[in-house]
Amino acid sequence: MGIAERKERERDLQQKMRRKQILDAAKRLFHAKGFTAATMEDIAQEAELSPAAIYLYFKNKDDLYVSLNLQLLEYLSDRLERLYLQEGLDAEEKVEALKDLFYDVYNFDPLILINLFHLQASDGLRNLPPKRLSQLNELAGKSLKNLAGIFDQGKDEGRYEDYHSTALADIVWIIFTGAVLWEESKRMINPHKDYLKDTLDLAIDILRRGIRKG
Amino acid sequence: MGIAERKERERDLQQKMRRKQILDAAKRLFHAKGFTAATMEDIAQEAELSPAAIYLYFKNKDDLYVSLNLQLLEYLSDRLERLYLQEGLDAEEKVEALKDLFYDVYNFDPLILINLFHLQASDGLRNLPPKRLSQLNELAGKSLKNLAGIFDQGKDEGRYEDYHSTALADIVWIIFTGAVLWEESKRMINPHKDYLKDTLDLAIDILRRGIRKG
DNA sequence: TGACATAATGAAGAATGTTCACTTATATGA
DNA sequence: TCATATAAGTGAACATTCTTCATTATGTCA
Repeated sequence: MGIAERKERERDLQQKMRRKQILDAAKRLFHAKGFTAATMEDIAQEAELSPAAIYLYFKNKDDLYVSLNLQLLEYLSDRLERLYLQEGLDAEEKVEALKDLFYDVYNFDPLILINLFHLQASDGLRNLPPKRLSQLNELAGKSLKNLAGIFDQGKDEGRYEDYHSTALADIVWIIFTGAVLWEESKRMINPHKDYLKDTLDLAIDILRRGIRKG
Repeated sequence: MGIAERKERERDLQQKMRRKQILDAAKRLFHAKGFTAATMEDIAQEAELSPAAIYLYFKNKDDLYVSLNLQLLEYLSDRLERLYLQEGLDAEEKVEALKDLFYDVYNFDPLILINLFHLQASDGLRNLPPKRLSQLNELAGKSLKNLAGIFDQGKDEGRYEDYHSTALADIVWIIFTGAVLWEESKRMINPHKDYLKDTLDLAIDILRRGIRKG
């Protein structure tokens, strides 16, 4: 059985690599052309495969697109968890750290991030395999839980008013997503300016002042 | 020439009505099925026309879609302007009134509003006739200017800290758009809950506390 | 080597946005 | 009233592109 297992491991690895190869190609193409303009043909060519082969690894174009976004959401979720669990920082410092965290995540992959937020309200979610949807929900849920945890810490430390921490987490998420989208939108008119860092910083400062005790 | 002019007026009116008829049909269909699932065929049938006829009044599907959104943005823009200009209200009361204003606008047409925000950074903007793009920019710009005016009033009244009012207007816009999108996203999991009003109210309260002097 | 499983493909299918030559309806003017 | 010009509207065809499926190549094991 050792041999059969090894075979299976090797096969799995092979499949994972092919999957990644397709994801990388898709990433490049979506970046270059946007979701609709990038055809499955394009992506297949970039991945040096036939279009049909992609369907062996992804259910459809939406699935491919969301799978890309999941990679990024995972990165964000990890960063948030590490921040939440970090020893030796008070809540005030953790909220301060959110500024850089969000900006880092944005820079990690701005276009995919924009796509991810787009997805929040697009029809694209309807054609997804259930597995993807639950992955998406799980990661978003984990992110919000960690955000809420930071505010709970602040309440425990007696720094913040007694707002519902889940609601506060929602508001932070809303600010982040809204800011990225709005920034992108403004960039269509003025391509070179980058207000995102400033806007995010200001919004978080105001939020912090707004929930502080006294 | 009086006759020629009357003829032209009548012709223009006729065209406007047909346009509206198509827009109304499109609205119903986009509501029922979403942007991609609602076909031009569907819309044409609902409007009791052939698909080709739609192209006499709109450049393409994106144009039709954005034209719908413009109607709503106009409504929002008007409401904001009236609030800004309203006599006898201090800035604090005007900010308070924003809560209901946004919620009203949302209820005026939730799905189209979602589409509008969705549009902010989508590929859909690239296929538009330039006229539509400038209409979009003009209305968004006017809305933001009125928002900023409210914060300026607050500064003049000595209530608010000296934050850049344009930046504050951006943040309010961000909160509104982000909240609507996030709400919609959550509704895919829990279709019956409606947290939007609560979330918006809380966000605006916190914002107001955060910029208040002292 | 030959049978079998797996991976991949080319070509066809299906859906749909868009265009265009043509028809119908309407208005104009002698 | 009738011929004609203009505008509005249509049906059919086009073009693109996602997706599927029968078939072929590739590698594996007995």
